[in-house]
Amino acid sequence: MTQATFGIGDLAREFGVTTRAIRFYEDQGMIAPRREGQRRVFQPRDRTRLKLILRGRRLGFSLAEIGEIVDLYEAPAGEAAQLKLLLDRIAARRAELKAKRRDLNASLDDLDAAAKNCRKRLKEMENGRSGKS
Amino acid sequence: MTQATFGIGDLAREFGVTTRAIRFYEDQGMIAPRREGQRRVFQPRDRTRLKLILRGRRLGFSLAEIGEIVDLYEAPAGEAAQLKLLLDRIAARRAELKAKRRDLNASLDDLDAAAKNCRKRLKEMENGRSGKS
DNA sequence: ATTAACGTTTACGTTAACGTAAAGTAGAAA
DNA sequence: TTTCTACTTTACGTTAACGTAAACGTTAAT
Repeated sequence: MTQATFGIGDLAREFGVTTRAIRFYEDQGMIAPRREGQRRVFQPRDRTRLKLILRGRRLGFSLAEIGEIVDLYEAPAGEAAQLKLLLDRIAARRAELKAKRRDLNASLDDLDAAAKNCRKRLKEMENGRSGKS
Repeated sequence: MTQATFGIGDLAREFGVTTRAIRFYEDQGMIAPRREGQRRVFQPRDRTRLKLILRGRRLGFSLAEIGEIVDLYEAPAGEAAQLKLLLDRIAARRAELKAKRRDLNASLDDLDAAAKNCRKRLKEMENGRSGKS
């Protein structure tokens, strides 16, 4: 069952981060859980934002960048001009991500080549040859 | 013409980093340019390593990780056991990179969905409708 | 009643990856 | 000869993203 609310410890356990990190993200204005008395109460929406934040981290974005990116995901309630501006920002981020994907694919290709070379040399050794081509 | 050697300033300009950063990478043992007197002299091989380092940075790896990864690219001169171990490490890094690519694709999909939603609302506004579905 | 489990705020500490002087060297140009 | 220009080392400063510790407040179990 998908719960309706979460404590800070629940989310910390689920995502493998410390409560300190989560509080820090709140400090930075990246999430804004409700309160029951003093305690933070996280809605599914907050959980989703946290998930997006951590995904951004894994991709090497700074928290500042992540804040901007995550805001792009949320439904806009603005004028046409605002929406157009939002579309532009989305396009810009998409371009960034695609560039990053090119870097990633290049790295994968390089590792692939290294592995092939490695296997080639292994075969050469099995066949008793010694040189390198 | 592809040059045979480079000064630290050449590389800094070409890759858009400071000389400080390049020296720092040397301090960390990630590159080892030759010297002419005191001055660093970079071979094409060093240049390539630097390029790989910066690509790793753009992908959000720490310098420590990048050092390990870049070493995987270089031709091994070891025993069969060493080569097998190397292959394992390459496979592990490849898995990491693929996971990162999944994150990246997910982000791209999310942005795509946001853009579509945005365009839909824009069309609705053009047609004078007001609600949200 | 007290211990445990979970949460809170406040505040100082830490690490990575450089930035930023300061002070000196070495060769080329004016 | 002085003055650039490009480089060098040494060393302290900075920022982001938390870690860690202290002191305290609920709620539930023993």
